[in-house]
Amino acid sequence: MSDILKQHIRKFIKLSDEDFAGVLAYFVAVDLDKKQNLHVEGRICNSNSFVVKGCLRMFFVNEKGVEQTIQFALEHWWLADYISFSTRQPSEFYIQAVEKSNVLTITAEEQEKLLTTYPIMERYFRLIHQRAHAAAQFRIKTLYNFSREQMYHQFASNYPDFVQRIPQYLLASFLGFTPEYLSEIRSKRIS
Amino acid sequence: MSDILKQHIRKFIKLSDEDFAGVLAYFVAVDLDKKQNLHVEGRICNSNSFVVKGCLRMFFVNEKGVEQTIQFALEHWWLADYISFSTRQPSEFYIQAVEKSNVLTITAEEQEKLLTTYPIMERYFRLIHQRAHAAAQFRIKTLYNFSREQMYHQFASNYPDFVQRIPQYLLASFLGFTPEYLSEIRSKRIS
DNA sequence: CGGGCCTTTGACTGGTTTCAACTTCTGTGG
DNA sequence: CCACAGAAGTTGAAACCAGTCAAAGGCCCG
Repeated sequence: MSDILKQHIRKFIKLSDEDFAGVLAYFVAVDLDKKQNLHVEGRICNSNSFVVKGCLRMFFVNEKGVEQTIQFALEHWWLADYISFSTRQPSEFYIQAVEKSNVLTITAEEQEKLLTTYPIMERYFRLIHQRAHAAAQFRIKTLYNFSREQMYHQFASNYPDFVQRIPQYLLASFLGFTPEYLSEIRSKRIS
Repeated sequence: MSDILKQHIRKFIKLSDEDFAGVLAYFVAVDLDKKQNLHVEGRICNSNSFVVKGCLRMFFVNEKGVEQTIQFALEHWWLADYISFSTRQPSEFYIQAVEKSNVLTITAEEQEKLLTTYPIMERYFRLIHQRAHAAAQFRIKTLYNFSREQMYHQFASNYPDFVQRIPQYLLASFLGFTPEYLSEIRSKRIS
């Protein structure tokens, strides 16, 4: 299971098996059931998680009490509320397993120690954040560029498997509209 | 002028004056007039820019020919199309000066050399991207959480000076609605 | 002083939400 | 293996947020 992380790190930097074993020691493996929370609103988000298997989502609850999903994390993705993780302020987000999942987590403190001991890992995390930053820029662009209906069609054609994998109300929550409207969009195309 | 960058780097890592001089050698200073483009759509975004003075914006042109501003960068902020910068694909964005500005730019190649020579700078850029990633998460949250009108009021109360500093049509472009609608919102409150 | 860009105003339109009722699916215990 | 309850998905009507278009007014800068 930790091989997944090793392979991932090696896509970005060189790291010997020995060093990887050292790196891995800073992590904690966590198994999550479907709908189990890894992190809840109000707490400081003190750990950064790498998805080995399964799927997580990050969401917040708006004034009306509706859950708004702002991000999914599939296999090989890192997820945390980096606002809270960086600033040590209480988080406004939940992180929850969409399905049965295995993750490797590292606390902020352990990550600091890891980076002191293995400075090469600064490069790895720099590249991870740079990529995530790029993905966020792309995401923001699509939020500006498309109507809700277009977003659905775009997302469904880019990630057909993923659309099958998750329930519709989560997809609607991620795309930023109501389940009712998603239902309406879908019925248009089928005819 | 390069002192601004030195101070900024020192908020994140320790760096001697000597080393800073070495670091600075990888950068190119660029002066921009109001509305001058630093980067245009279709080109690979090959440089990463630190705003020393002034203000930049990144925008794209949608199907209707309307400019959509997705990001501003004020003093002390870094800006690039990191999708293009990371993947070496042609960019879909423009980067333009909102007002007369001074920036320090570094190309992707020079940044690689810089990081090889001064590995401590990996940490600096890791922290920059982590912070930017956090800011993007926050941004995405506000895009989901607020109506257009609420976004205006929130933004105006958080950044009253900045709202004065830029023309209204750019603010509307950033907030994701039309100048006409912004005008309508503003007239409500004045009464 | 003039021209062009920016902002305002108003009428009309449509995409999306809201609400409520109904149907279908899913999983859990008997 | 069935029954049933709760969760998820569908449908339709009414309301609303925000866009579009067109025209007029204000203001900056040459």
